[in-house]
Amino acid sequence: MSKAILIEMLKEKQLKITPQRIAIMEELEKNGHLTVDDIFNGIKLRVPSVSLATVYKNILALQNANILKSVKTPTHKQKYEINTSPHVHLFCKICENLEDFEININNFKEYCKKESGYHCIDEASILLTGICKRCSNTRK
Amino acid sequence: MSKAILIEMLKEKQLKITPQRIAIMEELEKNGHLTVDDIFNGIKLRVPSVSLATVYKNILALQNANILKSVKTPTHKQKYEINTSPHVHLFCKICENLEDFEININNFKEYCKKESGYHCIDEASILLTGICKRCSNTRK
DNA sequence: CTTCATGCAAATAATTTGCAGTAAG
DNA sequence: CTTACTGCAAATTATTTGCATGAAG
Repeated sequence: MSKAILIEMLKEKQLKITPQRIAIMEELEKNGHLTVDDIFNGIKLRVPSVSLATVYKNILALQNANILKSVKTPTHKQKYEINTSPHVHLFCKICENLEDFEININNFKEYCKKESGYHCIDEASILLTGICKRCSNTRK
Repeated sequence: MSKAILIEMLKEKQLKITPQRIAIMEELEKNGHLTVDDIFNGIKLRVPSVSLATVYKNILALQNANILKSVKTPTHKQKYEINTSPHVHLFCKICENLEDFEININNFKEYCKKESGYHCIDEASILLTGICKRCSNTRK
């Protein structure tokens, strides 16, 4: 995603274009899943004045604007990602790395909606825990 | 589940049988999904001396023993449940209530494992967000 | 210029830890 | 008796808030 597109996304939601916001979005685009501290440390180089409070406030604002999503992992640190194509999360319980696996889950959501009687289902957050390929090789 | 079974579960994992642990497990059995504070307040009646720290410590121990599971919801409060049959979670974004929907997800896990190249997948944590039947009726 | 965002410091939550005393096996 | 658990208080970590200043539109 180019910087111009990031700016467009902010404009569309009537959010002001600030270097801090651009930096947060770029940081999340470069690296897939980051904690608040990852983001804070990552952007300090480009925006040295940035404060942790601003990162928190913007993460909130960008989530409300549907630009970011939070990812809940078994560790206690909350992670964030920039919205992309549908996917589920794979979490390795050995190395604690989190990766995306792109997959269309519309059928699954549809099925759950029909069977459960829920009125509508917008979001699906799916986290699968196991052992990644690299860790399973290392252990042999 | 009878008290005897709960005791069995603890014994199996070589955990000591204490009134605090029994109370936590019973509390979670009675009510589906509880926060740490829910549990703490719920069991204070039966075990008045109990401290919040003990609840935290036991939740940790019981999770390690695979007796409890944590459920991550979009709200900031962490919830816990006692292990039962396979299910996914439905979260209503209006009333913020969390409910279970029992469904076998082995096929889904198997499919993800095969397609993603992950070595193994043990756990699946699935949370679907939408609007429950009651809230959708209320709004009409 | 008007409104919203930033950065600081202080406040609040949420969770963890250390340790002396106590109960379970 | 020995080991693990409890409860207290203090420490740590994570997140939020208030407010004066500064930047964006």
